[in-house]
Amino acid sequence: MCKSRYRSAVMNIFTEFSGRVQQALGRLDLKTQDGGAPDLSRVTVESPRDPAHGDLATNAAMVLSKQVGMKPRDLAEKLAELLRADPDIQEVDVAGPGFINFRLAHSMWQSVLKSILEKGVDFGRSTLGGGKKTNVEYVSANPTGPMHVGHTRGAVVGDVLANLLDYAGFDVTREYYINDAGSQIETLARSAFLRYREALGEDIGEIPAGFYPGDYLKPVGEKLAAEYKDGLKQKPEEEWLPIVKDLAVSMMMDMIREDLACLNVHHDVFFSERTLHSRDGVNGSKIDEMLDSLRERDLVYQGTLPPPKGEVPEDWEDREQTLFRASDYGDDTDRALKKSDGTYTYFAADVAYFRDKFQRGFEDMIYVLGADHSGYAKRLQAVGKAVSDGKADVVVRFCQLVKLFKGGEPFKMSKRSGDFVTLRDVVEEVGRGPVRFMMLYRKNDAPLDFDFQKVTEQSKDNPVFYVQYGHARCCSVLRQSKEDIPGLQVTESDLAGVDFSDLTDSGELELLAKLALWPKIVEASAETHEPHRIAFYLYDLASSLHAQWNKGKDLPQLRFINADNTKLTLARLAMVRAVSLVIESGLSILGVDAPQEMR
RNA sequence: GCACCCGUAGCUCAGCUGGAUAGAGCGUUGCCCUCCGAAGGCAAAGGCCACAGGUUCGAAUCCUGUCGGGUGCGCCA
Repeated sequence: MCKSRYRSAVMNIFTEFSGRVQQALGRLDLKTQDGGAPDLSRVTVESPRDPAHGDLATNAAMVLSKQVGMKPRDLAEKLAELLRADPDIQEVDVAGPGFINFRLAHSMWQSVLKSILEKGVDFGRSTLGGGKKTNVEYVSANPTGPMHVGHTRGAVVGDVLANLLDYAGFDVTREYYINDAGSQIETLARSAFLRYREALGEDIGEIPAGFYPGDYLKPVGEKLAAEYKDGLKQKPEEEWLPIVKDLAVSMMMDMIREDLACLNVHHDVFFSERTLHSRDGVNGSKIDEMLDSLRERDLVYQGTLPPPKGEVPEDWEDREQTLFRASDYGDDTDRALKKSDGTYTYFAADVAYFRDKFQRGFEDMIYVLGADHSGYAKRLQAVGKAVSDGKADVVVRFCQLVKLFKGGEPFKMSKRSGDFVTLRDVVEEVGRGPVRFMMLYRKNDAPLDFDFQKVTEQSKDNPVFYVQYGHARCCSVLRQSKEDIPGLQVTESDLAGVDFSDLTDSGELELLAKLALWPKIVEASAETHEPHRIAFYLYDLASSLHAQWNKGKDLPQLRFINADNTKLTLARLAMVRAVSLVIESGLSILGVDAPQEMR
């Protein structure tokens, strides 16, 4: 066991120094006008955009000045004085309207580096979530056919959000809601029945309108034919329908699961809508139960809804329905739980489903939906508040459309129904890494252009390649180092014990600062539910790495490997290894491979 | 008509949840790259952050309104 060169391995310099600022503020013993303690919640410690302002900056003096009745700069000076006493802080300045800028001792950055090498891909893992039970529902495509491109974005965003929350310390369950109860499933079953007759040798001709025409139902028909021969044909529809429905749904779900596996997307729970409807003859269904419980709390009534303003639908007529008081919980209007014919709406099942999740102990329910469901957010939030009595949070994230391109030209999908670009087509053409990365290389609520050609290019224009290459380059440098300096020990634990004091080039310090940012990026992305930030950060980190590499082209003394200076080389290799670890952990959240070499 | 999302460089988009002089890639322009550790490097130009008010020490960011774009709008799922 080698002696630790640095006092402590600091993991998150922002929380670390935010704590120290708070401590210093405590020692100043500030009082508000009425003698209370000031509110410190708006005090932040961040890295200034302009590196000339130092490594970290706090707005404490500006935020607190009014509360405690002092001029910002005076307060800043007092605080600065205390911070100057901190041995880990090299230099403190008061600047502008009252910013306190400070430069950290080199040893702090080096301590971060050591921490990365010791913790590996767990550097950046956070306890932010505190083990909070969190349910992420995503994809939830109807089981009526294979997944198409339109589904990929939601699938990736949901999956990565789940990975991210897990990494940030939440207890995450990934869930898929199977819409297997509605009339479209009957359509699916009838379409499969046609294929069944076809499989028995009957000429069914063109698939009529109103049925699903895709070939993917042929195997369902064939399996029915193999199992039942012509036995189903003799029966009336009400007898064969349930049988065909069950088989069709289960085969569709198998197909969807395979599609998702291609994308490296996996769920923990597949929740069937039908289980919410089913009654066992003794007890009511889950939806019945839900309705009873809402009734007890007077959240349900019989009534009619006003028609939408503006253009009134032609066939509008007032009908009495069973309504949920969604508008009491922030929705624009109340929502129907039962149709005028007394059967349940889709929404009723949704409420029961939420209630089920809540009863299973989830406190955060996250829904990843397509933008065409944007009108759904408010009612889901209303459901959340009402059913959980304010104890659970509902977060809804929307994914905008993906436009396909090929070499800059819009890629037209055939309008002929049944003939669409499937998720699998895309993954097979470009690989799942690029697909996943590109789906995140945009804010999820902004439309996204996806160019088949570009994502397979091995050039700087292609962010996937750029980041992966960053990782491969690190690996390549480490491999090379062993050739150039025989006997060099470059495992993480070797490198963690190295003397980092030679890392003083501006590019190197920038790289260290960027590495130190990683835990903060993780927490911010998790808190805001914005997984794209991870992708952008990785691009940025890779960019700094490549820049530093390029500096070595002109200035050989800046190269990572200097065969005549082992001490310097080891320090740089430690940095390079740290970069590769952070890229690796970032890419693993994205579900993208971090290759050892590019081919 | 109402609700939600969006409006940032010529184009496609970031912008650390209110911070200091507004960022990247592509494209444009100019220079460098006869070989290293693998698929280029450097630099420049380019902006009233849609518009108008407000909140405060401070606004691209928060609030209100206007304009413009997208999506959705009792019984479908």
